[in-house]
Amino acid sequence: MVKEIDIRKATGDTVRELRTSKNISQEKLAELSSLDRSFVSEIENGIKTASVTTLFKLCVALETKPSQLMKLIENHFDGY
Amino acid sequence: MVKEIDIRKATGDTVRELRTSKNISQEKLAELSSLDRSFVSEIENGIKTASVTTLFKLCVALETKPSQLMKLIENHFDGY
DNA sequence: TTGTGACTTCGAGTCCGTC
DNA sequence: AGACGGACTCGAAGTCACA
Repeated sequence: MVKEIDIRKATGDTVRELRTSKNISQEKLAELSSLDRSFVSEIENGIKTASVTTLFKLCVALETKPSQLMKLIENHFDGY
Repeated sequence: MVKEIDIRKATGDTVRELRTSKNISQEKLAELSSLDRSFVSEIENGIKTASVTTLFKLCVALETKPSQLMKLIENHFDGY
């Protein structure tokens, strides 16, 4: 069973870890990924679900590949 | 530059290849992934963008990991 | 710097069908 | 079996203000 909320949390945690490891603010991440700062905040807190396009945008800013990002998300996700 | 339409096409092509390689219909894939048949068709044809949750659902049916699916999508995507 | 609430728009996602 | 259309619902996507 795929749980919506767990996926959101896993995604948010992963993005936050990658962002803080690069020592940049949500605002900077938002700017680099062409997203709104509020939206980035909501993604990190597992409030909203990211689309594939959003993932790709975040990957540009986080300097990682979508597949690598997904791998990290899987590690945060109970079920993989 | 991240192009919306290219991501959709890459995602659609990848899903279609995985599905046909398993010899199942769109209807069967929709059933296994708890998605609507029409929606699966639109995903495969690059008309609509999938969310992370949708990706996870599709992966259950396609018996693959999200990270592996993303890797295949990257290969279909000009820019990676 | 970040979280949140209010708001709007548009597309994700569902359900019905026909060709 | 798959493409496609209409008509929906609801949440993603995006903006702004404030604590």
